[in-house]
Amino acid sequence: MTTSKGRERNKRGEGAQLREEIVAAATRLLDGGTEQSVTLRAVAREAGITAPSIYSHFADRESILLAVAQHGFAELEGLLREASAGSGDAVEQLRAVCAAYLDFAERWPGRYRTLFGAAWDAPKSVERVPELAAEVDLLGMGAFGVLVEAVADCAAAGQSASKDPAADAAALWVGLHGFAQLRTAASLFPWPDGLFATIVDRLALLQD
Amino acid sequence: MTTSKGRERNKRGEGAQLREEIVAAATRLLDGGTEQSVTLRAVAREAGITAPSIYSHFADRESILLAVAQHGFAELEGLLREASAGSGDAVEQLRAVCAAYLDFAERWPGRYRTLFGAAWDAPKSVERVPELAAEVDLLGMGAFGVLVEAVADCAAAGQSASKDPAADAAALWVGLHGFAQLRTAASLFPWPDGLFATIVDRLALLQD
DNA sequence: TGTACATCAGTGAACGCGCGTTCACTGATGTAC
DNA sequence: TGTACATCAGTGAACGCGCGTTCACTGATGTAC
Repeated sequence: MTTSKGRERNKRGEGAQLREEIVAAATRLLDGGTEQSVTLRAVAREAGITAPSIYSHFADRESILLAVAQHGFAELEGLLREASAGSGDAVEQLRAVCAAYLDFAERWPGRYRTLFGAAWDAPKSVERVPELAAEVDLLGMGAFGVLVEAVADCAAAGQSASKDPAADAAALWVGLHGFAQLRTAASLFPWPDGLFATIVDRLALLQD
Repeated sequence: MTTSKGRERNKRGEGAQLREEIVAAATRLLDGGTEQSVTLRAVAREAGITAPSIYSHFADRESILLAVAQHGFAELEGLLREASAGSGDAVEQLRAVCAAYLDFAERWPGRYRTLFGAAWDAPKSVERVPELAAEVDLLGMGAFGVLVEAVADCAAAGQSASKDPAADAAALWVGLHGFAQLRTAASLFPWPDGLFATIVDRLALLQD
């Protein structure tokens, strides 16, 4: 039997597949609009199911967004690790990681905002926020770790003056995030050439 | 005659006062929640009027937010100018400007997000976006100018190695924005001590 | 000076919409006997 | 091997809500004569 949109009903014992389809549908909506586009009903439409079906897999709308964030962080971390594994010396690898970060933010602005926006400490559903925030922060730590390693490698190779890679990676992360977001938000601002290199070089204490 | 909430109806010829009250009400809602809290009806409730009254002053909900952004930029610029006019040498003044920027973002996160969030290139009402974006970008330029001057003063005083204050101020702005936003979004992240000074010193090329 | 009238500053009711969530249900499918 | 039955993977209708927006209106106030 098929649904009105032709979706095949999962076989017995495979109902959990729908969970992944729901997350994928929510991600598509997020990428094609804003976080507000991701309503429970819109997700159901996008996934080709009816709205109540979602409740078998998620407690509420916010839980869907949390799952999207989990997937997003995993994907970002994968992209950063891939970039850091490329050829070149430590500086080139660090630059590749930073470029991959900005690339992710530019290609998927909706997802990026969900990962690093202030959604996880919004006033709504206050009592659940601590655990959500903790979980998302933990997820982000994986991706952040790639940045720390890249800075540490530069320092070990004598190409960075960093004496505290974790702290300098935090500064670099701040710069990357600011650039990723302001570049999108203030697209008419006369951004100077070479700003990306300026930010990375200075915050990671790269030496010429 | 008074409304149900006791608000005095404006006298003839003073109807324009309501415009400012609407903006103030929307700003309060923004500061007490998120941008989604600022619905047309909520603004009307907060201002003590009925929803249709708003249409005498604003074409739609988005126009209210634009007015809020205009006021917000003006206020931010005023705070930055105030900070830059304080006592101390050029570096101290630059640091005061940066601290005032972060202070604004921390104190009024809702307003800050509206100013520098991606709201102005949201897909909704696409044809109006260019003019909105242009106007908001122009508004932001005033505040940015304070930062450029502060960096230029440091360079003129020999306290910064900057050869292009506008470009370095842009880098600094990126760092400040990233810090302002990530500090709020990732409040559980183990932020290193002295990150503020690190970001300002490195991006503005301050010399010890 | 009085009064009719135009204008101003809003009100109040109503509309259609999409939302999150609930409830009872349905029909296919695997399983126990 | 056949069949009754429990379970699974959803559906479909309905709810109450707040939203943006429209429409016709009301009552106070200033102004022209």
